[in-house]
Amino acid sequence: MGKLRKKHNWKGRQQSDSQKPADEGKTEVVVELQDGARLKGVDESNALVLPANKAKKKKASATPVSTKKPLTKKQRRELQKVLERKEKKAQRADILTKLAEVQLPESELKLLYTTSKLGTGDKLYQTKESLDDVKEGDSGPKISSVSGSNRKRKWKEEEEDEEEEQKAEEMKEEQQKTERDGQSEAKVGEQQQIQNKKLSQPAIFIPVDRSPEIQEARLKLPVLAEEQVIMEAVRENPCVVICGETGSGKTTQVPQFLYEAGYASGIIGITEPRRVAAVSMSHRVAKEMNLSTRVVSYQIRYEGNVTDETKIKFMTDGVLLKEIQKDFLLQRYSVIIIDEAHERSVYTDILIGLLSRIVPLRNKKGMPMKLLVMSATLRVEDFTDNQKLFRTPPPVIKVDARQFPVTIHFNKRTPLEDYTGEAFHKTCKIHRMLPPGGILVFLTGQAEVHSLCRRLRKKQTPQRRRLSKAEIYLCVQSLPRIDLDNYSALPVDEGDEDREAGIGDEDDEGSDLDIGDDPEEKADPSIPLYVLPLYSLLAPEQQAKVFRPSPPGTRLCVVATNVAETSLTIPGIKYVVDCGRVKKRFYDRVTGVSSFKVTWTSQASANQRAGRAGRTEPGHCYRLYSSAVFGDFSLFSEAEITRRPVEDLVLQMKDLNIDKVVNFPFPTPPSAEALVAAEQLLVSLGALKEPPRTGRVKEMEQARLSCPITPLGRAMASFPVAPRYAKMLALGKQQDCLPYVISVVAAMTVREIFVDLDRPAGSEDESSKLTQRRARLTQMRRLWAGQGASLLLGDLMVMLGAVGACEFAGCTPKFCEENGLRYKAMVEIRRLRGQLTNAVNAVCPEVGAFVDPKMAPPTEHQVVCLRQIVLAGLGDHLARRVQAEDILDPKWKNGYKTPLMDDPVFIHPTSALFKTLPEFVVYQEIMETTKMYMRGVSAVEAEWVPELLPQYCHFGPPLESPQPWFCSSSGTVRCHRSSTFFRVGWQLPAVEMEYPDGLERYKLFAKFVLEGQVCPKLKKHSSHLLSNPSIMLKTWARLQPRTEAVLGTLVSKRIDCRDALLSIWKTEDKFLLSAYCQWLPESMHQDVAKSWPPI
DNA sequence: GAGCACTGC
Repeated sequence: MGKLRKKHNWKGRQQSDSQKPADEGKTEVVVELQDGARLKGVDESNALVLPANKAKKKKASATPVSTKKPLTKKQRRELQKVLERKEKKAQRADILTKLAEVQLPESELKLLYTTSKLGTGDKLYQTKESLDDVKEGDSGPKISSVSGSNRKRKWKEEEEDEEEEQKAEEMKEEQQKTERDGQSEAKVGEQQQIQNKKLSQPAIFIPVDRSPEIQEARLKLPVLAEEQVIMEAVRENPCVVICGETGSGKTTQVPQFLYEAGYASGIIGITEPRRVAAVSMSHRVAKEMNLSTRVVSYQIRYEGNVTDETKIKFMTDGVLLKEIQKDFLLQRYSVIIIDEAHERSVYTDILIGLLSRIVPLRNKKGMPMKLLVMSATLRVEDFTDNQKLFRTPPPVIKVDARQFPVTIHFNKRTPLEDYTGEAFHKTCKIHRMLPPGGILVFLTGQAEVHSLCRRLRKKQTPQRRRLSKAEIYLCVQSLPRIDLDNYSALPVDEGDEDREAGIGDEDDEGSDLDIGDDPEEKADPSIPLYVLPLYSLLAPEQQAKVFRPSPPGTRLCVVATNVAETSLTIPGIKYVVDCGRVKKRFYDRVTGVSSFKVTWTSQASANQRAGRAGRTEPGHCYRLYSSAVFGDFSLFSEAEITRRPVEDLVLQMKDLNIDKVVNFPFPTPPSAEALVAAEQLLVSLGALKEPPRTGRVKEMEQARLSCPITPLGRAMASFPVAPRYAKMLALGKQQDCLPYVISVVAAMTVREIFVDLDRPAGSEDESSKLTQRRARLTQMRRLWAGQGASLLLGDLMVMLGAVGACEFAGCTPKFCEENGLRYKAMVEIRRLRGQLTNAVNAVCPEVGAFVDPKMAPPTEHQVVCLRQIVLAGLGDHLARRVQAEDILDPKWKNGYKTPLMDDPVFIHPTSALFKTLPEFVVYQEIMETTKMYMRGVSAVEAEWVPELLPQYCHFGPPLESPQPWFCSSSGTVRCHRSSTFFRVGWQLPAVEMEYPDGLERYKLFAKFVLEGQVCPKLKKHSSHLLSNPSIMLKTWARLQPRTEAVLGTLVSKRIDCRDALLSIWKTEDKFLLSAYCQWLPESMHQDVAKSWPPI
């Protein structure tokens, strides 16, 4: 087999039309239309799977930075001048301070402080000795310069780091081949020396012209007090960790410190986990520094305002990761700051891992770069005590936060069931008894939020003391512009109800609530409570309400999910009610099934929630659980990377030539199973090369976890979507399907494109409205799904129809509102379509894809093609309907079987295919609620499975009937084979395919050559043949020397298809002649020889 | 016959 495989590759290289690499053969997908018209294989018709036409990586600039050379006399003189200038400036500053009307720039103030140190050494800042977090040995008064023994020590350390850097080199090996050369080693030492010299230069100050107001506001920020310490640590260490709770001002100030200290020789890049943060921070910093947004800019997925002048760049973490794909060394950056690292988002984690290698690599190359990791919590051991990540632990600098004190009140008892009821009572009590101030309630989901909102609002219709109509009228009149739907007036006697309900220990809780900060300020229970829901999927205009001042004379009460914990900050909150739970998504690592479960939060998260009460004044947090329960919470939430599938991350890393993902320095590594599963999926999708199936067990296991990327994989990695969808994009060119594939992929990627109309209504009026909208949406879904052929594309057709219709109508909020679509989702889809279209064009310009707002619905053929493309991407998500006769247990009725699960899965009642129940379907995901439901279902035809997913099929031997035949268009031997689907053994229909590799194929090919089917010129001799060519296939064929002669000749050069034969005749024009002549009478030999080769 | 937290490319 080994030999034959080699031959196969050789053949691949010879294919005439190909620039494509040999392994492309594995990814070949032959798409057949229903009418039997055969589409070309992907690798022929679809240039998308060709090696990406990415721009070649730019070589590292040969003259990286000026700091590379040792200081010349001239430089020294200049330096001296700078120092003199500074001294003068400082003196001037001294005078200026006395002038009250002139505000000193911050930078000069610092100069003033440090003047006495000028000329005494390289340090402009004092080391803060008391700081125990700073790395031992780096503190203390002795380090007046990083010279002498100190420097040597550092030097040594860096040499020790060599090994680490070696690993980084490995990562980059292929990319770097051109950049590395023999001289580098010799230069390393020199460069390090230079680097150290650079460190001993006096600090540079770039003046910033801030307005006095901003200056004043800045001075109040705790982080400003630590500027010295931070900048000193940055100067002396390649990586620094800064810990500071929200409110310390680190996000806005640290970039400014760096800018002022002259680190903006390249760009100072700051990553944020959310788009809004990146945009708003960039604006704020630009304003504070009095610089244009051309200098302080941002870049997020679909937009940015970065220019050539940009010096400070805020971006989302994913953006930086994509940039690393383009330039591994991030040469345009001088500093990278990873903000909110404690959130442990997957991209943040990967960035830290990558940067831990990039930073030493940059320093080694004489292009120094700094890394700052900023975290709100002190849980930084994953970064600092991780030997794999940083050999020498980076120093940790603690920054105080300017937070107002928040008093925590624990419940005596912990309600295990009805925590929303408990939240209701607590909120009522706060409103009744405590001074003014907004209330923020944390619950777990939309349904809970709405239910509590309804309950709180309902209180506006007092039950004991009914307000007269006149009173209500007066109330409304005196408080104009209050939406009656959104507030409730709590009656004074509400507390009685509480007692009646028997919730909580009154005495105990009473003491909780007694803590009024200001005895002057009394609660006024007669004022209405202005109740607002808040969750991520809520329409933006509804969300915006929480940021506007609540109507005068009301108390704001926001009932929120976790969005309010990190993403959104609500002004004016004084009281927080925390139910102590979160709803989290869980993935079953074996089956891939998702589910949502409500669990306890972590201590860190609960503290973060509490902190929301102390933004503007001292606050209170009421925890609806006991302190003992809190004590049992985990300290921190787990890093996201350990809780989700990682195929997308693995593909990205393979694209960075990190083949051995297991060795990657993750702050917290994903589980081994998750990595194996990711690698397997990517191999099945053709994104990674298949690992060898033979060899030593240990080696095979290693190979399974270090499969290199394929050209298809590179193209897929350039599409910013999940690998399964990226595969669909890569196949999208066929039958002009690309615009549809792009739209479907965009729709599948954006979550929740339909509005949730299933929530219970609050009022009669709302209820009838909801019923109406539900009916309308159901009708539209049916319309979008279409009939007949298009219906079989199922839920994906509904998505495609919705996107098409919405775009056709101009993607207006009105259209979305009327048709049950989430406007925000549709806008995201629109932008994603644009981005994906560009990405596809970048890989394969000749397709010339564009976004057509008036996209016509796909034709029947196109729908079939789409279904096949979807199958190719979702091959591991195939399910088969349980046949009526197989239903032994009634729970299997209408159920589907999947390869990985024993239990049945079902088509969701809202699916377009709920009533169709096709035999085979693919699904986007399985979500477990009351049952296991498939989401995003599309029907597939059984015969497509072996053709499009051969990697998942076990093929039987070629069928005897119909007999194998020679296909004159492809020049290969073909046959029919039946197969079964992996693991589950589903019998699949026999399909036509190339005859499997092996001796039998040579025999058949020989037979077809003799018959004149391969070379028509030989046909005329067929009647003179001394034996019937069919004896090639007989078991006794070896007895005939002439069969052996032909077979042996073909096998010796691995010739079993026409292309191979034509190719060898180019170099050996007498190939096969003598063997062939053995089949003919001698009289003809001369004649045959004359016209040989017979082409 | 129905119950989905939150993000990023």
